Amino acid sequence: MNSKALVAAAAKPVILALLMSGENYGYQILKRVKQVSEGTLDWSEALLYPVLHRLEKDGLVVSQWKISDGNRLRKYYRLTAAGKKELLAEKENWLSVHRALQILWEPSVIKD
Amino acid sequence: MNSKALVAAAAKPVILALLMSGENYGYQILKRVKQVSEGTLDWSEALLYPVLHRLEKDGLVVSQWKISDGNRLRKYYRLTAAGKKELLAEKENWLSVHRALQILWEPSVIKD
DNA sequence: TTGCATGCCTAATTGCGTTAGGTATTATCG
DNA sequence: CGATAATACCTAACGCAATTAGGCATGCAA
Repeated sequence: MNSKALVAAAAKPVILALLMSGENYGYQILKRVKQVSEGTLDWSEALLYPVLHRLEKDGLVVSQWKISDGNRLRKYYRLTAAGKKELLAEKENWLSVHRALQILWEPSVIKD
Repeated sequence: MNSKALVAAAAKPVILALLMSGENYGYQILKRVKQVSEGTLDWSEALLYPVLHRLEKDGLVVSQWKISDGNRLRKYYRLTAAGKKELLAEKENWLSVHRALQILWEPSVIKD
């Protein structure tokens, strides 16, 4: 999937929504997003990490280093209350645009 | 609606989809978009015109000056064959992301 | 021991939305 | 008649953020 703007628009809501089902870390988020989108969203790490840092700076997520699987060092992110609230707002924004697109996609739009 | 990235992602598919129902000019496009989105998408002219110019440069639309309503000078845009093709691609991209979001929005996602 | 997967990160470039203007004509209202 | 809003087009400068292109470290398989 090529559209740069769409990737940008999807990043925040996708990450927030994904973290809704529990804390997660960067590398795993990349794989989950690719899986859930059936390969459509195949983010680079250089896309994801700055977004995560920005979300944290904005107080929407918090991070915590943990050692899992014996000895793997990972930085886990989880949603804050503000993050959950923001997720709802993002969802509404997305759905508003989606509704508009659905109307325009209908072949028989009566003009005026 | 505030999200800059979402505005950017919506602009191209919205304009192409809108032109699918016939040629149109900038100022009217602004009003149609606002109307169809129920005020959610309230674009500035400074957003729209550069996008239209870009679409034309990319061969997705062509423009033509016309005098309508007696004496109003307007620049009408209409889709090219490439534009119609691009619209379908944009639509597929959007729907792919939408499907992924829908999955993530479901409250009970079984992790792995 | 060479490569691939896992796991994190950042700097420079570039594209583009926003802010903030500009110009010109026509319609409306006091 | 004069002012203001609506119609209709446009661009320059700023700033944010995705992409390109790297870097570093560990573990495992061929």
